[in-house]
Amino acid sequence: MHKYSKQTRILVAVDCIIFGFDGNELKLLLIKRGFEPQKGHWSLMGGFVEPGESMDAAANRILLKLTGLDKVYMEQLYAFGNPERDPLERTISVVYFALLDLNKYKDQLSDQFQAAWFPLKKIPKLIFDHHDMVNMARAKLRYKASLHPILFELLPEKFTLPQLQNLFEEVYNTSFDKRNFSRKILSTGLLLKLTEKDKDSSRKGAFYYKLDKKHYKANFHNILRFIPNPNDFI
Amino acid sequence: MHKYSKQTRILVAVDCIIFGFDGNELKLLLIKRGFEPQKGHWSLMGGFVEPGESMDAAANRILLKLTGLDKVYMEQLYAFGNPERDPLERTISVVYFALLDLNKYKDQLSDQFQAAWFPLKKIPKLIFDHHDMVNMARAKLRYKASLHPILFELLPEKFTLPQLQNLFEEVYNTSFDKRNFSRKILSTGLLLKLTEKDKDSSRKGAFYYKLDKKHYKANFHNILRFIPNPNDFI
DNA sequence: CATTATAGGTGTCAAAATAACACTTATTAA
DNA sequence: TTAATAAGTGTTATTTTGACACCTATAATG
Repeated sequence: MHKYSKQTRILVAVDCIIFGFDGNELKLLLIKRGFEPQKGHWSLMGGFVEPGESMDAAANRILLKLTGLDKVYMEQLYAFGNPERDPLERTISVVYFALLDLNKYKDQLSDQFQAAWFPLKKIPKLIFDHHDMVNMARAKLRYKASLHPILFELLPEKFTLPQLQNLFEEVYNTSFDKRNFSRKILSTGLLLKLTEKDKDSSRKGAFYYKLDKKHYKANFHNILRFIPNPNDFI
Repeated sequence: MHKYSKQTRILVAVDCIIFGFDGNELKLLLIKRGFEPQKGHWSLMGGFVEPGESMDAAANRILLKLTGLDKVYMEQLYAFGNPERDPLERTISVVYFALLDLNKYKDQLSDQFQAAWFPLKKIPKLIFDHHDMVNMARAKLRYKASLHPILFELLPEKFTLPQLQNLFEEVYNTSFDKRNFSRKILSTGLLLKLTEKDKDSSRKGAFYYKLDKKHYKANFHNILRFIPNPNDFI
């Protein structure tokens, strides 16, 4: 079993930063930690990596446990390895972040974990170095979303341009000119206009769009300039 | 010591992908593995994370052992955690990549590890999943260098515009128009023109430049478009 | 039924950035 | 003196950008 006999084995955890958009605000899914140390404090959803389980598998297992769903956009963010980060025992945490449409998962959160959505502006005190993780994830989200069409993962399948712009404005904490915004977004060819309108948020109604999946996948890695000067908004 | 008593502890390694530029080619520093399994095969420089040591500290220790130097540009790339990746025992590897001026370190490589530089086009067979690591690092280098002035880390303190262009062309395996290239690079304000010329590579000689360190640090995170369509070159 | 309030949707223009393109210059070796 | 070589530079047409203001569709109101 232990073939590299002289080496020290270390606890490895996975923590998930789960971003959700409710159509208005960008939020984070947090849980009340169920065991010591720091039992009862707010925390990212995490767990230890099990034998025979890859990092991705661990992250997906944890996400499934919390939200009840898989097939959510998720990517590895960073490995946090400060030896003091967990005061009880040295633990390395490999952090993932996920993006999802909050409304889709609202009613199926596992009660077991006392999970709750918090607006990014009102994050409670978190355990350990979880604030550092969240900050890095926010920076990464902004960075990546300024270049790649990643924010669609936070929206429902059908969405309107005002909703999309609202999401961008929420992420970058600024506002954009709607004429320039729609020109830039539509020029990517990623969106298909539907005939149906959303009549909930205005009298006139706003046309729904959906992603042109084929185009989306093909162009996902292309570098687009969604945000003029992303660093102005950090 | 083991407070989370029911959890499995795992071996954690750090592997370093060390890119070096010799003025002509982009190369990778590899070693002959000194222990089983796969003893004698080419490998990235790596080692196990020690108790009380952070990930960054482990990566720097490993780099120091191999090249004899610290203060080299290095960043974390990804945590590789496929449970089968090391056939002897499950090991998670947190991978870092470093950029350095190959000529600066040429003569001080530790003999102990039988280290050698390999052009990226002629990488030998590597152990485990080290090829995946290298491929991810190359993609990351291209991605990042298309947006940020990161390639200067591969050059000596004084360098000429033709040398810099040559490096970009090596990284992207293409060629650029030198008029447009120099316009774009100089427009960043990152470079200071020196009065001295490099007379080695031409009769006329090419002016040396150096980084304007202050400007470099202030603008490092800004997104610049060094490469028109980076994805065309992947 | 006419009016009003509201958010959605669209076009122009000047400025800036880009990509394509070719000639002159400095220097050394012959 | 000449020839060879790589360095260095400027123009133009096209595209992209950012700033800006008005009209439209609809539901609610009186």
